[in-house]
Formats: sequence, structure tokens, C-alpha cells
Amino acid sequence: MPELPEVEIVAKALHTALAGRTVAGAAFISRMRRPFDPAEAKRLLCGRRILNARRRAKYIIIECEGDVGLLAHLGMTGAFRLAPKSEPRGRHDRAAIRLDQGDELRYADARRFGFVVPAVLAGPGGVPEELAHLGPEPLERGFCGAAMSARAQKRAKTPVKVFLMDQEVVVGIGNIYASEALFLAGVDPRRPAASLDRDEWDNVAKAAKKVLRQSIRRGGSSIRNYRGLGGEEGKFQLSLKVYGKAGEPCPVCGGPVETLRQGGRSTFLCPRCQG
DNA sequence: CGGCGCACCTGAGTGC
DNA sequence: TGCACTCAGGTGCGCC
Repeated sequence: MPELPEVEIVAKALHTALAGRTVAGAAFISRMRRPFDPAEAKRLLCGRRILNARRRAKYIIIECEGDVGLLAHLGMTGAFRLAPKSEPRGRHDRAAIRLDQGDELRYADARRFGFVVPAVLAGPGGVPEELAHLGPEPLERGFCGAAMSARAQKRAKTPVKVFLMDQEVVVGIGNIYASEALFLAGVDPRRPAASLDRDEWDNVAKAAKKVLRQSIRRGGSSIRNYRGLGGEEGKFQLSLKVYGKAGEPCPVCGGPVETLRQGGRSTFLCPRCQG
């Protein structure tokens, strides 16, 4: 479900809601793909103040004092919300972190592709070791045409769209924003990553930054599942140019938007604009 | 290492 | 109504 913009918005909202509060307990509700161990969470976090919540790639890190905290990923359908402890559990609630004033942070996830787990945040930048393999953030300096061009040299077979979604190459870009960025850049998603020249990579990097920033500004894309911390929908789905628009006219040339499968996922493009 | 296919889950939508 | 089938903002593993 969520890509960089949606995760960024959730992380910011968590920061606003949680910074300065104290963890009072943890409850197991139902099994996730990666199990949440409430005893471990209590041992690690109970009585500790929450310092901040932030995003790295599509992960959310909630940091407490003492280099410990929670690591979460929303998978496709994960969502956080704050609820009074007395509120009945929802069908898909998976874990709860009790807070100091009778409320709790709940994690719900219908498909269970996501998780929230207690974590030691001792790696560089206060990030868990297990995130060390991730590529650069697309909104930071490490992501640029030159770096992407260099990275793509050996990827003679990988389509540029699949390459853009590789989290070791650059993080945070998923199925929606890969199609959108390539449309903005005028690059055909089927082209091998290694076949793009420097100018084209500059365009792709710029387009990716632009579409991610605009989406953050508009609250992310709510297409089917995504909701913010307070259950609110984003608005960027209204600004999507090609994603989910098979058969509709291209907003630039008016020709029909087409769809195809790449790596088992749907890609959307305008073949005329993305020569 | 690069590249592919599939598994992991549940729910919503569609067509018969 | 019911059933069968397809599809979904992600990741990770096994295999060649």
C-alpha cells in the first residue's frame, strides 16, 4: 500500500502524537508474519520516553531513550492509530503499545505483510542494523542522475521501472511512483536500466523527486487502503497521470494510457510520450 | 551477482 | 446469493 510519501506522512503524524510520551506496556493481539513479542517489547521499552518517530525508506522508526524503540513496516495494508485502551479491538488489530495516559498505539493490518517489532537502534544514524543494506533516500543528495547511471551499468536486462523499485538502488519508490516518475521523465519503463544515458537519468531522478515531493504535499495517495494516523485520506491520487488509468486519455497527448506486467506487477505508461 | 517466479495474506470487485 | 477468479502502494527467498 504505502510508498515513501504515505510512510513519511504517517511517521510525521506519529512524531507529533508520540514525542515526549512514555511507553507503559505492550499487548499481543494476533499473530503477524513477523511476530510481535509483547514481553520483549515491555522489557526493552517500558517506562522509556519516546524521543521521535521518523522514516527510513518505507520503514518507520519510533525511537525511545537509550537507543531502543520500535521498527515498523506498513506492508500493503498496515495502519497505525491512537485509541483509548477501552476501545474494542478491530478485526485486524495486531499489536498495541500502551502509553502513559490510558491510550494506546494500535497497529492494524488486514493482509499481515507489515509488522511492528521492538528493536535496538544501534546502527549508524540510529537505524537498526537490519536496514543497513538499503539504498539512498530519493529526496537526499545521494540520489541523482550520476549515481543512478553508475549503478545501472551492470543492469543490462532489468527494465528501468523494476530497477527504480529496487530498494537497494534507491528506497521508497514503489509501483505507483515508479510509473508516475517515468511518465514525467518521458522514459519507457521497458527499457533496460543500462540503456539510459546521463541526461535521461537526470530526468528520471528529477521526476522522481518531484512526484514524491508533490505527493507528500498533498497527503499521499489513497487508492484503496491507505489512511493517515487519524484515518484521513490523501489527495495525490487525484493528481496521478497514468497509474490506474489504463484506457483513459494521456493528460499530455490524449492517446490511450496502456498497462503491462513487469516483474508480476502492473505498469502504466503512455507509449507515445514515453518513447 | 543478476534475474525471475512465487510465496506470504485478506478483502474488494467482477462476471457468471 | 453464491462461487470462481483476478487484482491490490511490498518484501524476501529459492532457484538457475
